[in-house]
Amino acid sequence: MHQASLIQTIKKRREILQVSQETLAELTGVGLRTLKQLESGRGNPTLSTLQKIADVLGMEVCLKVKEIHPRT
Amino acid sequence: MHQASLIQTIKKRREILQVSQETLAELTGVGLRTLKQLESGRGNPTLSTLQKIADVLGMEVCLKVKEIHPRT
DNA sequence: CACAAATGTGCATCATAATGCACTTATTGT
DNA sequence: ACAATAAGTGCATTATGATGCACATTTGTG
Repeated sequence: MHQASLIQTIKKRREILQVSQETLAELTGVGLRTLKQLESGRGNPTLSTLQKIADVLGMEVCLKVKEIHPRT
Repeated sequence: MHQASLIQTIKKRREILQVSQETLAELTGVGLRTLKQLESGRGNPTLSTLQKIADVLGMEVCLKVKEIHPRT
């Protein structure tokens, strides 16, 4: 999962939950400016920031061993 | 997965692969000092740094919906 | 369209992540 | 024990993430 898709996942999830960036900012304690920046693609959040957001959205950051892509 | 355990996962994985911090630094392009800092617990890496490391270790950063902890 | 709510962006500031260097402190192997 | 390799730490610097404010742009709804 590359950076962009992680961010997309966050954004999609927020939209599904129908939470505005503003509300999410309040719930997570992450600055609104930071969220805006992130979702608009200009972001390289710290793990801490990412976790705060994921947490409130009912998700969690994890590491998994990469799948080997079987040919077809 | 909280911050500490993510870091632990990284460290464990590196050890299992028998790669030294120094080698990992070279392979990932992440500074040795940064890796040391991270693994010794003083870290709040950026997503980018985390991904570089995970990638080389054959892992990937992902987001997953939290499980509901069933009572018992 | 017109208005309102939600988003995106420029600018400036503060905090801190990333990094190198040198040195200390384990760990490991013989 | 000793040597060699790896890991941890203090200090200093640079790059950039986090943040607020004000304003522009987009989106959604009647």
